[in-house]
Amino acid sequence: MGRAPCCEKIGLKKGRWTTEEDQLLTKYIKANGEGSWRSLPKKAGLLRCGKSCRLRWINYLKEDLKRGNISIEEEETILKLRATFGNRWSLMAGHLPGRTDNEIKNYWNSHLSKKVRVEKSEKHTSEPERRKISSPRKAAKKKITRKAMSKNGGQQVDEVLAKKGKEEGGGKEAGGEEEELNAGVVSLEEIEKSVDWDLEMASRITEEWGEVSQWELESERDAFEGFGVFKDVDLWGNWALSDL
DNA sequence: AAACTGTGCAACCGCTCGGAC
DNA sequence: CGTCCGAGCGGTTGCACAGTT
Repeated sequence: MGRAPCCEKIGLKKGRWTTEEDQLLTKYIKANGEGSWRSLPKKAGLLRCGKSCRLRWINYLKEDLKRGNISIEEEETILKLRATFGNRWSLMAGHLPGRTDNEIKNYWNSHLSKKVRVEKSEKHTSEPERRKISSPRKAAKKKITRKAMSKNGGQQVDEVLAKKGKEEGGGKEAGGEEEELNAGVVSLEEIEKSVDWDLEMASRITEEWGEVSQWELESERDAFEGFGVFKDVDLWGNWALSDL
């Protein structure tokens, strides 16, 4: 038996919320409090999925939200938080009162990631053709899972790598995509020259996995950013290993 | 003025976690 | 201990709007 869907999708509304729906949701939550999202839509008279209601409330209807105009101070905080936590948006939101994880994530994706990339590329203008990183969607596939992140948070790189190696079991997934992912495999020397990666880290990853493509290394770096294994991560995402 | 392109953001989807049973 | 289910999270999509040609 498969898992029951979060909601009965047939006959439910999707897309933008109307003012009437907002009012219904707000009214219901003010009277009954948050929670029980699954049953809430029915009780509130909404033709929406519980998940959708929860998202709408948390991101837009709650009273203490700031909305729009991220200040310079907030921007700096986001940059620092991301360097510390990686893509743990909800964790970051906890450090920015009035801001939601979705808002921070959107702001990062549409503003800061570009800004950081531009600043970083300006730092490395001599290496224009190096970064043949595949799409974020592909990179995400290879990332260590949230489960692994939380379980390994703050642990040694070696443990994380060992776990990663075990999970992969030496058997790479078959198919054209994998081939595509491994396209552009680069030597350790090239990696060292092309990106500002710590040679030791790159070396340890390549030792562990054998040949890896540049995007895999980038992807792993992103994942490790949240583990606290770096003693320093600067504004551009450059990093150095902690003393392990 | 119309067509096209780029951007930002709201919302959705799929996965994981953790508690209850 | 295993299963189920509600809740939460992060990645991704798609639409509205602005800017450009």
